[in-house]
Amino acid sequence: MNISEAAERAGLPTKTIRYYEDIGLVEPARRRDNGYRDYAERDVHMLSFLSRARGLGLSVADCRALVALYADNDRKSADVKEIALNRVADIDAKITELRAMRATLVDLAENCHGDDRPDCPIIDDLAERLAG
Amino acid sequence: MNISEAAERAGLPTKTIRYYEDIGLVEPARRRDNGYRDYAERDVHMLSFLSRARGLGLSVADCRALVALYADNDRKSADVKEIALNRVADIDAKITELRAMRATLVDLAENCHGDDRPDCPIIDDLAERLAG
DNA sequence: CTTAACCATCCAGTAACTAGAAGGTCTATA
DNA sequence: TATAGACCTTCTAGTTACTGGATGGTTAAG
Repeated sequence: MNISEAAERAGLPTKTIRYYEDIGLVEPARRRDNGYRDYAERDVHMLSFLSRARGLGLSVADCRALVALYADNDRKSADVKEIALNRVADIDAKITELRAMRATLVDLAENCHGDDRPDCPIIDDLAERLAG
Repeated sequence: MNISEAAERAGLPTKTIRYYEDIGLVEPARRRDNGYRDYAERDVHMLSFLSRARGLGLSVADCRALVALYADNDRKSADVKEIALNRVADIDAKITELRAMRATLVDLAENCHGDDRPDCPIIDDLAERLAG
């Protein structure tokens, strides 16, 4: 099948598939006589795997490791689990950070009357927190 | 004062300060006879303002708007508030997304025994969710 | 006088694509 | 057979917000 069908079935843009090939995340696709890439079910399967892994926020580096583990029949499930749990830890850290930002922004916004007047505690706070 | 002192007081790397000048986020600094940038309190104040705004996750584009509003004595506080609240909405969306990812990863990891055996539901799920 | 710590500019690289240009190929229809 | 349109190819460059490094000038201390 052509790249666009593979793309649709894997849930990835064609550009992304070519990019994954470029960076060696997937094997170069077979080519037809006309130079077009030709995909089989197996390829779509791998691309779907990557699509889903990326959708879970795993980095391309993580995906590279997962692809290797996927292909390795002697893999240790612990290695796979570690990648997942590391990502959970990253997410927890990110959520904590975002919550702190959110709280500050909400606090600032709540004290801003938000009308036509220039007086604004958001500006004041950003400007004076270090100066004050 | 030299750029490194300004940097330390604003809480930004010198590279970042030069970068902000490059992209026009701050006015080009005054130069001394030797070509060195020379910063005054006012400049440090503005850089601190930016440091704090960026620390709250506001984009450089947002910062650009804030700098303009900061300088505008006729600003409407509503415009400032809108930037803050838009960012809150972004954060909420991001947190929701991260929570969903986290739940899926934790669910997968919980079902993985994580030992020396290759059998791994994380790999299986990523591989078969679309195929199965 | 030398050495170390500054400063300057410029180029390249990061993550992971994405947009667009220039051009070849295939398919359907008039 | 011509042609339109939807494919496909490669290539370059842009995105975000810096960051690292090379190269070379300047300054302050000992």
